[in-house]
Amino acid sequence: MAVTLKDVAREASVSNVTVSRVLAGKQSAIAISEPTRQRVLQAAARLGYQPNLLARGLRTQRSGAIGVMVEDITDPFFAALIPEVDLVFKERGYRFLLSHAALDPRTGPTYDRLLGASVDGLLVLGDRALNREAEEGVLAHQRFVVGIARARHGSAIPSVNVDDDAGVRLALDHLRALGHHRIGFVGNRAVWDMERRLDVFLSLMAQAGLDVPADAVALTPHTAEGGYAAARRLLEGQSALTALLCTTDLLALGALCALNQGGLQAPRDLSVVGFDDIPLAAYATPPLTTVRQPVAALARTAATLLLDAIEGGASGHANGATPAEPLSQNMPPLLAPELVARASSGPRRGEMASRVMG
Amino acid sequence: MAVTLKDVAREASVSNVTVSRVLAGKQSAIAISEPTRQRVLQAAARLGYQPNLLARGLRTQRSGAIGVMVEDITDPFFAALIPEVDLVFKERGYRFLLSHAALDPRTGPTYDRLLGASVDGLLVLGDRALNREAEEGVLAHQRFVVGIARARHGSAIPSVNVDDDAGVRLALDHLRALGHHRIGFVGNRAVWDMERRLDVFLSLMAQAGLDVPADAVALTPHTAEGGYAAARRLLEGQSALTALLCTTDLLALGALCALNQGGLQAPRDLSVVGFDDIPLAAYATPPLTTVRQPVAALARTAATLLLDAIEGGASGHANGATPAEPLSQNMPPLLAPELVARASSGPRRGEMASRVMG
DNA sequence: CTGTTAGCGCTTTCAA
DNA sequence: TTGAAAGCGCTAACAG
Repeated sequence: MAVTLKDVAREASVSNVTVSRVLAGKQSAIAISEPTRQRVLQAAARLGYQPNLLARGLRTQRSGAIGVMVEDITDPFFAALIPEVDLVFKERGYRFLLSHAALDPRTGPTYDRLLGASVDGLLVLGDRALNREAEEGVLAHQRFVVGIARARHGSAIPSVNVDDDAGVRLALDHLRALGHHRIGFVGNRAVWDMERRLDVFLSLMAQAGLDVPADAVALTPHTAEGGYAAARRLLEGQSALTALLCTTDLLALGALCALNQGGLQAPRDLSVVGFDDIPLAAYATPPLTTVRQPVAALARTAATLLLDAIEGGASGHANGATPAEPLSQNMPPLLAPELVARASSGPRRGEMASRVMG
Repeated sequence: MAVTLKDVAREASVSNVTVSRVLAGKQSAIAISEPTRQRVLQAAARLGYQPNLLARGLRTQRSGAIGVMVEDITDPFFAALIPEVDLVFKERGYRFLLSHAALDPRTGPTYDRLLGASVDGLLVLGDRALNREAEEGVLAHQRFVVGIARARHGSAIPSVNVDDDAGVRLALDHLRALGHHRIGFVGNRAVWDMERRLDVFLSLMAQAGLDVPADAVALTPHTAEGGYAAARRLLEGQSALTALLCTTDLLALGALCALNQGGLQAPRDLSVVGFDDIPLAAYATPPLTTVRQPVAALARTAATLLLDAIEGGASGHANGATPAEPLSQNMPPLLAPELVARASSGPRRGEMASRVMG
């Protein structure tokens, strides 16, 4: 059916080995005479030869594929990471299998589809793409696992993260500089870095001598709908908030919708700050002030770390040059976030009338 | 290094074949004695055996993987398709490789990474994921290719699409019922179904006896930014438009932003209708009226069509039961879109003052 | 019901 | 500079 290496060999009147050597690329130290080379190349082109990646992988013990497990591909933040990691993979000759799984209630987590020599390594995007119990099982089958935006403390998986503490501080400093004291918090539930962001928020507020009443904090599922509902709850509370700090843009967009639906306006009645800087943040009404995550840097750092480990680790097996476990120990550095001030935040004008809300 | 089938066989004191038969599942007609079965299962569990998918694929000539080529994974419409197709793949025991490629100027299209027996079939999402010239090359290597939201006319790839004509008609009828005559069009450039939508728009307008001046149509790149820029252009034009029909929600969200920035309000000053019903459409300001695409149905129909063809076609090779080319001929039926009326459209109140715009 | 034999397409010794 | 032989891990035939 398909054209194999043997067909090319016959067409070029050489042995399969020669064909393999010519097409494998330059990493072979063995020289090939130019005429032979040309003959093989032309035969391959004439026949439309495509190497069988399964056979190659079986032989070399490398699939050339990376498994990418993503918490939620419909989340614009995670979606934005994909083209960037893919770029690194392409540059270095890898493909990737995507696993969108963990969060879908209709299926369980299915990381086992990515095991069994079918991938050379795993990239895990987001905390919920792989929970703590599952981590252990995965690591038993796959040494090379790197995360992005995952809990770092106590995890055996190194994760490339933005500096959350700095991000929250950036947002809070921005709001405080605009004169806000009564600041609400909208966070998404059950995700480690979000709990961290809440902790940091509370401690920074305390440090500044500002009170955070219980009804100024809302935790909610991570969707625009969640942000909408959370904002409504906060606005109906007794705390007369003048600003809202949201742990993601999706939540912030939902919150803006709640404001607008309630007849309020940002930033006149309430300032709103998000986190991530997803593409749509700039086109919200009003355009959203947010803490930008360096998406390309996160993706490139993590992908490079992973591929280096795979290639280093693999060659390490062969010649004993590199240490056995390059990944599990040192956590990569935190990347710096950046405040992007847009129109959803502004100077405090006065206490918001929470009673306006229907 | 990794646990192989042979290890399990030794542990269970049986031959590799027996292990293979036990673990391959139920499709084998050959019976296995229960004690042996249990012994094998326990040995496999004890050793943490994961079958080597590369070896299995090489032997069976089936990788169990589908290549999914997507035009732009950061486009919420395409992103929403992924979990749905993945669900079907999981149900039927397939994995998938994602190719996000075609549109990124930093790389070329790289569908060849998905060829060479590494995938059993290809699912192509969006027109620009694979252009006409490339189609031919891909089809030469892969018989099983199905599209979603792709040009159908003159293509050898069957595509599962929404009924665009009906969708545009839905949007237009909605606007006309609200009293609008002067309706602008915002479309994205260089995508077949969008051109189709423009054609349909123009012919329906003509049919209704309504004029569409040249400056009431704007074609633009498919981003919120594109929609923003297009809306500004339309609003600065001489046609006093009272409504805007956008070919996607992303464009419509950009258009809403342009309105709000220009001091206008939807629907008071201008009604806006989108297409797709992405998750954020409901949380726009104001919530966006749009033509919903049945995402789950599109995904499920296409994925099922593809897998049926692969399995039918493959078994067809073995026993000659099914025809050789089940895919290339008949186009699947068009799926029905649905109008979702929200707050961005309303009755015409009067001519818009285009001069308000800055 | 279970085992033996062979081979998928490729690359890596080793020899010429 | 090229080729012959061997085998990656698995499963489809065919015996027993």
